[in-house]
Amino acid sequence: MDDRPYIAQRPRRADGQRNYDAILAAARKAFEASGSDASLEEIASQAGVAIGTLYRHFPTRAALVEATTRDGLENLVAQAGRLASERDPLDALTGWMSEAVVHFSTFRGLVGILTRSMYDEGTPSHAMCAAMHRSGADLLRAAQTAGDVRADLTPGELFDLLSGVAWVREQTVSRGDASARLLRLALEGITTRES
Amino acid sequence: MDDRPYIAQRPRRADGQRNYDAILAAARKAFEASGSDASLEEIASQAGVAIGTLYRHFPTRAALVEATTRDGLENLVAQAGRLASERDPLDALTGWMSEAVVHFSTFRGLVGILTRSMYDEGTPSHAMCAAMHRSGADLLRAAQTAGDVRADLTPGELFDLLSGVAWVREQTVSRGDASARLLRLALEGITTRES
DNA sequence: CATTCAAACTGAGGGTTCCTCAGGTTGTCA
DNA sequence: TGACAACCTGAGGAACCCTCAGTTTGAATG
Repeated sequence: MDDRPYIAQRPRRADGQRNYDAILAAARKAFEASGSDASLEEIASQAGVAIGTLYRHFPTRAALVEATTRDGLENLVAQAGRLASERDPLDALTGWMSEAVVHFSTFRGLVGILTRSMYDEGTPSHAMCAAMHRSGADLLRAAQTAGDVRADLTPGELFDLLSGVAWVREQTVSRGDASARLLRLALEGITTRES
Repeated sequence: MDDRPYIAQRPRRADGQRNYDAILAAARKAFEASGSDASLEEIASQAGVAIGTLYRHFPTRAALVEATTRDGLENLVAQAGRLASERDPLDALTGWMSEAVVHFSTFRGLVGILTRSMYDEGTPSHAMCAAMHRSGADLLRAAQTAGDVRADLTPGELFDLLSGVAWVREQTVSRGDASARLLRLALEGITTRES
Protein backbone atom coordinates (compact mmCIF):
# COMPACT_ATOMS: atom_id res chain seq x y z
CA MET A 1 0.00 0.00 0.00
CA ASP A 2 0.97 3.59 -0.45
CA ASP A 3 3.51 3.00 -3.17
CA ARG A 4 4.24 6.57 -4.08
CA PRO A 5 7.78 6.69 -5.44
CA TYR A 6 9.24 9.15 -2.89
CA ILE A 7 8.50 12.06 -5.12
CA ALA A 8 5.31 13.68 -3.89
CA GLN A 9 2.32 12.89 -1.75
CA ARG A 10 -0.64 14.69 -3.22
CA PRO A 11 -3.83 14.92 -1.22
CA ARG A 12 -6.13 12.01 -1.51
CA ARG A 13 -9.52 13.32 -0.67
CA ALA A 14 -11.48 14.92 -3.48
CA ASP A 15 -11.87 18.28 -1.79
CA GLY A 16 -8.23 18.22 -0.87
CA GLN A 17 -7.20 17.62 -4.42
CA ARG A 18 -9.49 20.38 -5.62
CA ASN A 19 -8.04 22.87 -3.20
CA TYR A 20 -4.50 21.78 -3.93
CA ASP A 21 -5.06 22.53 -7.59
CA ALA A 22 -6.79 25.83 -6.93
CA ILE A 23 -3.97 27.00 -4.68
CA LEU A 24 -1.39 26.00 -7.24
CA ALA A 25 -3.16 27.92 -9.97
CA ALA A 26 -3.51 31.00 -7.80
CA ALA A 27 0.14 30.75 -6.81
CA ARG A 28 1.28 30.58 -10.41
CA LYS A 29 -0.64 33.71 -11.20
CA ALA A 30 0.58 35.54 -8.12
CA PHE A 31 4.23 34.58 -8.51
CA GLU A 32 4.18 35.64 -12.12
CA ALA A 33 2.69 38.98 -11.16
CA SER A 34 4.55 39.79 -7.95
CA GLY A 35 7.53 37.46 -7.79
CA SER A 36 8.28 34.69 -5.37
CA ASP A 37 7.47 36.85 -2.36
CA ALA A 38 3.84 37.33 -3.27
CA SER A 39 1.47 37.32 -0.32
CA LEU A 40 0.45 33.83 0.70
CA GLU A 41 -2.74 35.10 2.29
CA GLU A 42 -3.64 36.72 -0.99
CA ILE A 43 -2.97 33.47 -2.81
CA ALA A 44 -5.16 31.54 -0.40
CA SER A 45 -7.90 34.10 -0.78
CA GLN A 46 -7.68 33.99 -4.57
CA ALA A 47 -7.94 30.23 -4.39
CA GLY A 48 -11.07 30.56 -2.26
CA VAL A 49 -9.46 28.84 0.68
CA ALA A 50 -8.48 29.72 4.22
CA ILE A 51 -4.85 30.40 4.98
CA GLY A 52 -4.58 27.27 7.09
CA THR A 53 -5.47 25.15 4.10
CA LEU A 54 -2.68 26.61 2.08
CA TYR A 55 -0.24 25.76 4.83
CA ARG A 56 -1.63 22.28 5.08
CA HIS A 57 -0.76 21.56 1.46
CA PHE A 58 2.40 23.61 1.28
CA PRO A 59 4.06 23.86 4.67
CA THR A 60 6.53 26.41 3.42
CA ARG A 61 6.77 29.02 0.71
CA ALA A 62 9.62 27.08 -0.87
CA ALA A 63 7.36 24.05 -1.16
CA LEU A 64 4.79 26.09 -3.00
CA VAL A 65 7.36 27.54 -5.34
CA GLU A 66 8.70 24.09 -5.99
CA ALA A 67 5.27 22.80 -6.87
CA THR A 68 4.55 25.61 -9.28
CA THR A 69 7.79 25.09 -11.15
CA ARG A 70 8.14 21.33 -11.03
CA ASP A 71 6.47 20.68 -14.38
CA GLY A 72 8.63 23.18 -16.18
CA LEU A 73 11.84 21.85 -14.73
CA GLU A 74 10.87 18.24 -15.30
CA ASN A 75 10.28 19.22 -18.87
CA LEU A 76 13.70 20.80 -18.99
CA VAL A 77 15.35 17.60 -17.83
CA ALA A 78 13.43 15.64 -20.46
CA GLN A 79 14.52 18.10 -23.11
CA ALA A 80 18.13 17.45 -22.23
CA GLY A 81 17.80 13.81 -23.22
CA ARG A 82 15.97 14.65 -26.39
CA LEU A 83 18.47 17.27 -27.48
CA ALA A 84 21.40 15.02 -26.73
CA SER A 85 20.14 12.40 -29.13
CA GLU A 86 18.88 14.69 -31.86
CA ARG A 87 21.56 17.30 -32.28
CA ASP A 88 25.31 17.57 -32.26
CA PRO A 89 26.84 18.14 -28.84
CA LEU A 90 27.39 21.88 -29.05
CA ASP A 91 23.97 22.57 -30.49
CA ALA A 92 22.40 20.43 -27.82
CA LEU A 93 24.22 22.27 -25.06
CA THR A 94 23.49 25.75 -26.32
CA GLY A 95 19.88 24.94 -27.08
CA TRP A 96 19.39 23.52 -23.64
CA MET A 97 21.07 26.48 -22.01
CA SER A 98 18.76 28.98 -23.59
CA GLU A 99 15.76 26.96 -22.50
CA ALA A 100 17.18 26.70 -19.03
CA VAL A 101 17.58 30.44 -18.79
CA VAL A 102 13.94 30.95 -19.66
CA HIS A 103 12.73 28.40 -17.13
CA PHE A 104 14.96 29.76 -14.39
CA SER A 105 13.47 33.20 -14.81
CA THR A 106 9.81 32.28 -14.95
CA PHE A 107 9.18 34.83 -12.23
CA ARG A 108 11.15 37.22 -10.07
CA GLY A 109 13.00 35.48 -7.28
CA LEU A 110 13.01 32.01 -8.75
CA VAL A 111 16.69 31.82 -9.70
CA GLY A 112 17.66 32.68 -6.19
CA ILE A 113 15.54 29.90 -4.78
CA LEU A 114 16.87 27.42 -7.31
CA THR A 115 20.53 28.22 -6.75
CA ARG A 116 20.01 27.92 -3.03
CA SER A 117 18.32 24.57 -3.55
CA MET A 118 21.10 23.38 -5.78
CA TYR A 119 23.53 23.31 -2.90
CA ASP A 120 21.21 22.91 0.03
CA GLU A 121 19.75 19.46 0.42
CA GLY A 122 16.67 19.60 2.54
CA THR A 123 15.02 22.20 0.36
CA PRO A 124 11.99 21.03 -1.60
CA SER A 125 13.50 21.78 -4.97
CA HIS A 126 16.78 20.06 -4.25
CA ALA A 127 15.94 16.78 -5.99
CA MET A 128 14.80 18.55 -9.12
CA CYS A 129 17.85 20.79 -9.07
CA ALA A 130 20.17 17.85 -8.72
CA ALA A 131 18.49 16.20 -11.70
CA MET A 132 18.99 19.34 -13.71
CA HIS A 133 22.57 19.50 -12.63
CA ARG A 134 23.11 16.00 -13.97
CA SER A 135 21.42 16.84 -17.26
CA GLY A 136 23.53 19.92 -17.73
CA ALA A 137 26.70 18.12 -16.76
CA ASP A 138 26.00 15.37 -19.29
CA LEU A 139 25.46 17.81 -22.10
CA LEU A 140 28.54 19.72 -21.09
CA ARG A 141 30.72 16.63 -20.96
CA ALA A 142 29.56 15.59 -24.43
CA ALA A 143 30.37 18.99 -25.87
CA GLN A 144 33.75 18.92 -24.18
CA THR A 145 34.52 15.45 -25.49
CA ALA A 146 33.66 16.67 -28.97
CA GLY A 147 36.17 19.44 -28.46
CA ASP A 148 33.58 22.17 -28.82
CA VAL A 149 33.77 23.54 -25.30
CA ARG A 150 36.82 24.30 -23.23
CA ALA A 151 37.79 21.30 -21.18
CA ASP A 152 38.39 23.18 -17.96
CA LEU A 153 34.79 24.33 -17.51
CA THR A 154 33.08 22.61 -14.61
CA PRO A 155 29.35 21.93 -14.33
CA GLY A 156 29.28 24.25 -11.37
CA GLU A 157 30.61 27.05 -13.48
CA LEU A 158 28.09 26.26 -16.15
CA PHE A 159 25.31 26.76 -13.66
CA ASP A 160 26.81 29.91 -12.29
CA LEU A 161 26.73 31.20 -15.84
CA LEU A 162 23.19 30.06 -16.43
CA SER A 163 21.86 31.51 -13.23
CA GLY A 164 23.68 34.78 -13.77
CA VAL A 165 22.09 35.19 -17.16
CA ALA A 166 18.73 34.09 -15.82
CA TRP A 167 18.93 36.66 -13.06
CA VAL A 168 19.61 39.41 -15.56
CA ARG A 169 16.65 38.22 -17.58
CA GLU A 170 14.50 38.26 -14.47
CA GLN A 171 15.35 41.91 -13.95
CA THR A 172 15.22 43.09 -17.54
CA VAL A 173 12.38 41.08 -19.00
CA SER A 174 10.05 44.05 -18.60
CA ARG A 175 12.20 46.49 -20.54
CA GLY A 176 13.36 44.45 -23.56
CA ASP A 177 14.82 41.06 -22.79
CA ALA A 178 18.57 41.11 -23.36
CA SER A 179 19.25 37.61 -22.13
CA ALA A 180 19.60 35.97 -25.53
CA ARG A 181 22.40 38.31 -26.44
CA LEU A 182 23.99 37.89 -23.04
CA LEU A 183 23.92 34.13 -23.30
CA ARG A 184 25.54 34.31 -26.71
CA LEU A 185 28.34 36.39 -25.24
CA ALA A 186 28.80 33.91 -22.46
CA LEU A 187 28.95 31.08 -24.96
CA GLU A 188 31.75 32.78 -26.82
CA GLY A 189 33.76 32.72 -23.64
CA ILE A 190 33.16 29.03 -23.37
CA THR A 191 33.42 27.54 -26.81
CA THR A 192 36.77 26.69 -28.34
CA ARG A 193 36.11 27.84 -31.87
CA GLU A 194 34.32 30.69 -33.57
CA SER A 195 31.01 30.10 -35.26
CA MET B 1 23.23 80.28 2.02
CA ASP B 2 22.45 76.62 1.63
CA ASP B 3 24.70 76.02 -1.32
CA ARG B 4 24.60 72.26 -1.33
CA PRO B 5 25.31 71.13 -4.87
CA TYR B 6 22.12 69.08 -5.41
CA ILE B 7 23.79 65.94 -4.20
CA ALA B 8 22.80 65.44 -0.59
CA GLN B 9 21.33 67.39 2.25
CA ARG B 10 22.83 66.09 5.44
CA PRO B 11 21.28 67.11 8.70
CA ARG B 12 22.48 70.36 10.10
CA ARG B 13 21.91 70.20 13.80
CA ALA B 14 24.57 68.50 15.87
CA ASP B 15 22.29 65.85 17.33
CA GLY B 16 20.84 65.24 13.91
CA GLN B 17 24.26 64.69 12.46
CA ARG B 18 25.19 62.35 15.28
CA ASN B 19 22.11 60.25 14.76
CA TYR B 20 22.54 60.24 11.01
CA ASP B 21 26.00 58.79 11.42
CA ALA B 22 24.93 56.26 14.02
CA ILE B 23 22.12 55.03 11.82
CA LEU B 24 24.42 54.72 8.87
CA ALA B 25 26.92 52.69 10.84
CA ALA B 26 24.23 50.40 12.17
CA ALA B 27 22.78 50.00 8.69
CA ARG B 28 26.15 49.03 7.23
CA LYS B 29 26.54 46.34 9.82
CA ALA B 30 22.99 45.07 9.42
CA PHE B 31 23.04 45.02 5.62
CA GLU B 32 26.30 43.17 5.62
CA ALA B 33 24.90 40.61 8.03
CA SER B 34 21.37 40.19 6.73
CA GLY B 35 21.25 41.70 3.27
CA SER B 36 19.38 44.71 2.03
CA ASP B 37 16.14 43.61 3.65
CA ALA B 38 17.44 43.79 7.20
CA SER B 39 14.91 45.05 9.72
CA LEU B 40 14.83 48.83 9.86
CA GLU B 41 13.49 48.80 13.39
CA GLU B 42 16.43 46.67 14.39
CA ILE B 43 18.80 49.13 12.73
CA ALA B 44 17.19 52.04 14.55
CA SER B 45 17.42 50.19 17.81
CA GLN B 46 21.08 49.33 17.24
CA ALA B 47 21.72 52.99 16.52
CA GLY B 48 20.05 53.93 19.80
CA VAL B 49 17.34 55.87 18.05
CA ALA B 50 13.58 55.65 17.65
CA ILE B 51 12.18 54.34 14.41
CA GLY B 52 10.75 57.71 13.50
CA THR B 53 14.21 59.22 13.55
CA LEU B 54 15.46 56.70 11.08
CA TYR B 55 12.62 57.56 8.74
CA ARG B 56 13.30 61.23 9.18
CA HIS B 57 16.83 60.84 7.83
CA PHE B 58 16.13 58.09 5.33
CA PRO B 59 12.55 58.28 4.12
CA THR B 60 12.87 55.00 2.32
CA ARG B 61 14.91 51.85 2.51
CA ALA B 62 16.44 52.64 -0.87
CA ALA B 63 17.67 55.95 0.48
CA LEU B 64 19.41 54.19 3.34
CA VAL B 65 21.00 51.66 1.02
CA GLU B 66 22.14 54.45 -1.22
CA ALA B 67 23.78 56.26 1.67
CA THR B 68 25.61 53.18 2.88
CA THR B 69 27.04 52.47 -0.53
CA ARG B 70 27.68 55.95 -1.85
CA ASP B 71 31.28 56.13 -0.71
CA GLY B 72 32.17 52.83 -2.30
CA LEU B 73 30.58 53.70 -5.59
CA GLU B 74 32.06 57.18 -5.65
CA ASN B 75 35.38 55.51 -5.16
CA LEU B 76 34.63 53.21 -8.05
CA VAL B 77 33.97 56.14 -10.35
CA ALA B 78 37.21 57.76 -9.24
CA GLN B 79 39.08 54.53 -9.91
CA ALA B 80 37.82 54.56 -13.47
CA GLY B 81 39.61 57.81 -14.17
CA ARG B 82 42.76 56.65 -12.48
CA LEU B 83 42.88 53.34 -14.32
CA ALA B 84 42.19 54.99 -17.65
CA SER B 85 45.26 57.14 -17.33
CA GLU B 86 47.58 54.60 -15.78
CA ARG B 87 47.03 51.42 -17.74
CA ASP B 88 46.36 50.33 -21.27
CA PRO B 89 42.70 50.29 -22.27
CA LEU B 90 42.01 46.59 -21.88
CA ASP B 91 43.77 46.36 -18.54
CA ALA B 92 41.92 49.39 -17.33
CA LEU B 93 38.58 47.94 -18.35
CA THR B 94 39.15 44.50 -16.87
CA GLY B 95 40.60 45.89 -13.69
CA TRP B 96 37.66 48.19 -13.25
CA MET B 97 35.20 45.43 -13.95
CA SER B 98 36.53 43.21 -11.25
CA GLU B 99 36.38 46.06 -8.78
CA ALA B 100 32.87 46.85 -9.87
CA VAL B 101 31.77 43.29 -9.28
CA VAL B 102 33.07 43.41 -5.73
CA HIS B 103 31.35 46.72 -4.98
CA PHE B 104 28.07 45.61 -6.51
CA SER B 105 27.98 42.60 -4.23
CA THR B 106 28.88 44.28 -0.96
CA PHE B 107 25.81 42.70 0.56
CA ARG B 108 22.91 40.51 -0.50
CA GLY B 109 20.31 42.42 -2.46
CA LEU B 110 22.46 45.33 -3.51
CA VAL B 111 22.86 44.43 -7.19
CA GLY B 112 19.13 44.27 -7.55
CA ILE B 113 18.70 47.72 -6.13
CA LEU B 114 21.47 49.13 -8.27
CA THR B 115 20.20 47.68 -11.53
CA ARG B 116 16.76 49.00 -10.76
CA SER B 117 18.23 52.42 -10.05
CA MET B 118 20.22 52.34 -13.23
CA TYR B 119 17.11 52.57 -15.34
CA ASP B 120 14.70 54.19 -12.94
CA GLU B 121 15.28 57.88 -12.40
CA GLY B 122 13.67 58.97 -9.21
CA THR B 123 15.46 56.35 -7.16
CA PRO B 124 18.05 57.67 -4.74
CA SER B 125 20.94 55.80 -6.31
CA HIS B 126 20.11 56.84 -9.83
CA ALA B 127 22.62 59.69 -10.02
CA MET B 128 25.43 57.51 -8.75
CA CYS B 129 24.44 54.72 -11.10
CA ALA B 130 24.38 57.06 -14.06
CA ALA B 131 27.86 58.26 -13.15
CA MET B 132 29.04 54.68 -13.00
CA HIS B 133 27.43 54.01 -16.30
CA ARG B 134 29.39 56.83 -17.84
CA SER B 135 32.65 55.63 -16.31
CA GLY B 136 32.12 52.13 -17.60
CA ALA B 137 31.09 53.35 -21.01
CA ASP B 138 34.23 55.47 -21.29
CA LEU B 139 36.50 52.59 -20.40
CA LEU B 140 34.63 50.35 -22.78
CA ARG B 141 34.87 52.80 -25.65
CA ALA B 142 38.60 53.19 -25.13
CA ALA B 143 39.12 49.45 -25.17
CA GLN B 144 37.01 49.16 -28.27
CA THR B 145 38.90 51.94 -30.03
CA ALA B 146 42.12 50.12 -29.22
CA GLY B 147 40.63 47.08 -30.88
CA ASP B 148 40.79 44.99 -27.73
CA VAL B 149 37.07 44.54 -27.22
CA ARG B 150 34.44 43.65 -29.78
CA ALA B 151 32.97 46.76 -31.26
CA ASP B 152 29.37 45.66 -31.06
CA LEU B 153 29.23 45.50 -27.28
CA THR B 154 27.07 48.23 -25.79
CA PRO B 155 27.52 49.78 -22.35
CA GLY B 156 24.16 48.35 -21.39
CA GLU B 157 25.39 44.88 -22.16
CA LEU B 158 28.53 45.53 -20.20
CA PHE B 159 26.44 46.31 -17.16
CA ASP B 160 24.20 43.33 -17.68
CA LEU B 161 27.34 41.26 -17.61
CA LEU B 162 28.72 42.97 -14.54
CA SER B 163 25.52 42.69 -12.59
CA GLY B 164 25.05 39.07 -13.57
CA VAL B 165 28.48 38.20 -12.26
CA ALA B 166 27.94 40.32 -9.17
CA TRP B 167 24.68 38.55 -8.44
CA VAL B 168 26.38 35.18 -8.64
CA ARG B 169 29.05 36.46 -6.30
CA GLU B 170 26.37 37.66 -3.91
CA GLN B 171 24.95 34.16 -3.76
CA THR B 172 28.16 32.18 -3.67
CA VAL B 173 30.43 34.32 -1.59
CA SER B 174 29.74 32.15 1.43
CA ARG B 175 30.72 28.89 -0.21
CA GLY B 176 33.90 29.79 -2.14
CA ASP B 177 33.69 32.87 -4.31
CA ALA B 178 33.64 31.83 -7.96
CA SER B 179 33.15 35.29 -9.37
CA ALA B 180 36.74 35.90 -10.45
CA ARG B 181 36.67 32.86 -12.66
CA LEU B 182 33.23 33.76 -13.96
CA LEU B 183 34.33 37.23 -14.86
CA ARG B 184 37.33 35.87 -16.71
CA LEU B 185 35.03 33.64 -18.73
CA ALA B 186 32.81 36.59 -19.55
CA LEU B 187 35.83 38.58 -20.63
CA GLU B 188 36.83 35.90 -23.07
CA GLY B 189 33.47 36.32 -24.72
CA ILE B 190 34.10 40.00 -25.05
CA THR B 191 37.72 40.47 -26.01
CA THR B 192 38.88 40.12 -29.57
CA ARG B 193 42.14 38.33 -28.93
CA GLU B 194 43.43 35.65 -26.62
CA SER B 195 45.70 36.55 -23.75
C1' DC C 1 -28.45 4.19 4.80
C1' DA C 2 -26.21 5.27 9.22
C1' DT C 3 -22.02 5.33 11.47
C1' DT C 4 -17.38 6.41 12.07
C1' DC C 5 -13.09 8.84 11.85
C1' DA C 6 -9.07 10.40 9.62
C1' DA C 7 -8.42 13.84 6.49
C1' DA C 8 -9.28 18.35 5.57
C1' DC C 9 -10.82 23.02 6.55
C1' DT C 10 -11.46 27.30 9.18
C1' DG C 11 -10.13 31.63 11.03
C1' DA C 12 -8.86 33.86 15.36
C1' DG C 13 -4.67 35.36 17.24
C1' DG C 14 0.19 36.27 18.62
C1' DG C 15 4.37 37.84 16.46
C1' DT C 16 7.10 40.73 13.25
C1' DT C 17 7.94 44.51 10.34
C1' DC C 18 6.44 48.48 7.92
C1' DC C 19 5.50 53.37 7.95
C1' DT C 20 2.94 57.60 9.72
C1' DC C 21 1.98 61.33 12.61
C1' DA C 22 0.55 64.05 16.71
C1' DG C 23 2.84 65.79 20.31
C1' DG C 24 7.02 66.64 23.11
C1' DT C 25 12.18 68.04 23.22
C1' DT C 26 16.32 70.58 22.09
C1' DG C 27 19.97 72.90 19.46
C1' DT C 28 20.93 77.26 17.68
C1' DC C 29 20.47 81.93 16.50
C1' DA C 30 19.56 86.57 17.59
C1' DT D 1 17.26 84.44 27.52
C1' DG D 2 13.60 83.66 24.55
C1' DA D 3 11.75 81.78 20.21
C1' DC D 4 11.30 78.47 16.81
C1' DA D 5 12.61 75.35 13.41
C1' DA D 6 14.70 71.19 13.51
C1' DC D 7 14.63 67.11 15.65
C1' DC D 8 13.05 63.12 18.31
C1' DT D 9 9.70 59.84 20.28
C1' DG D 10 6.83 55.88 20.31
C1' DA D 11 1.97 54.53 19.98
C1' DG D 12 -0.74 52.49 16.53
C1' DG D 13 -2.98 50.91 12.14
C1' DA D 14 -1.93 47.89 8.34
C1' DA D 15 0.05 43.92 6.01
C1' DC D 16 1.92 39.61 6.34
C1' DC D 17 3.64 35.54 8.65
C1' DC D 18 2.54 31.04 10.67
C1' DT D 19 0.18 28.04 14.29
C1' DC D 20 -3.36 25.46 16.32
C1' DA D 21 -7.76 24.34 18.74
C1' DG D 22 -12.02 23.41 17.20
C1' DT D 23 -15.23 22.12 13.38
C1' DT D 24 -16.66 20.01 9.07
C1' DT D 25 -16.75 16.42 5.61
C1' DG D 26 -15.40 12.66 2.22
C1' DA D 27 -15.48 8.08 1.95
C1' DA D 28 -14.98 3.50 3.87
C1' DT D 29 -17.55 0.15 6.39
C1' DG D 30 -21.30 -2.52 8.34
